[in-house]
Amino acid sequence: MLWTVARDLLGKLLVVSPQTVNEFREPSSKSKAYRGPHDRAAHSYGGRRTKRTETMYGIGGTAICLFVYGMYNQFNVVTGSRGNSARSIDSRLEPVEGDRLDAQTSSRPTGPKSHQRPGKLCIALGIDRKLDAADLLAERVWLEAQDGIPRFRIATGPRIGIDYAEEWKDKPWRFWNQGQSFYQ
DNA sequence: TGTCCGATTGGT
DNA sequence: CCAATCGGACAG
Repeated sequence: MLWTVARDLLGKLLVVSPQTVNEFREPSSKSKAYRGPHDRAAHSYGGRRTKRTETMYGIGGTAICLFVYGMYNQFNVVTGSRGNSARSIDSRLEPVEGDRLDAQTSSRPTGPKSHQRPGKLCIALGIDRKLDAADLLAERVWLEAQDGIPRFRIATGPRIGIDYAEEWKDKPWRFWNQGQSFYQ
């Protein structure tokens, strides 16, 4: 199921291994699920198929990198089978002890919260649209298993920032690791 | 071409 | 609560 994938993303390490000096490794503490064409909150609602959403219709295991709000990039993961898909997961990551994200977010003062959310995360990891449609089984960006998270540690709640989504607004498709996240 | 809006964020 | 900020979607 879609939300099973979202839940399983928790605790995974997102690794972006570009040709740059740093290799950032971040464990996911939060995820959200968007259910393809039916979900009013999904960009692919109604089967909308444009340049921007095209990647969502690809095969599961592909990255989607979207530009949102004129300011931020967002990293998502496609789930489901080709054509059928139109589904994605959005993840939030927390810094690991000793990481070097602060160096990337530069000018502003940075605390642990400043780069854990999707927009700042992409800045920190250097994720942009160039990674759109990247194969997560290849060598640019991938997910690695870590220690599992006990099921009782995983909380769920409604997704945020989608007030327009009508009855889909209340679906409990946001997941987070209670032992790890700053936000609930 | 013009207008409207957003899967965000940080500051009032 | 609200502004920042601009590409994408869509109407015309």
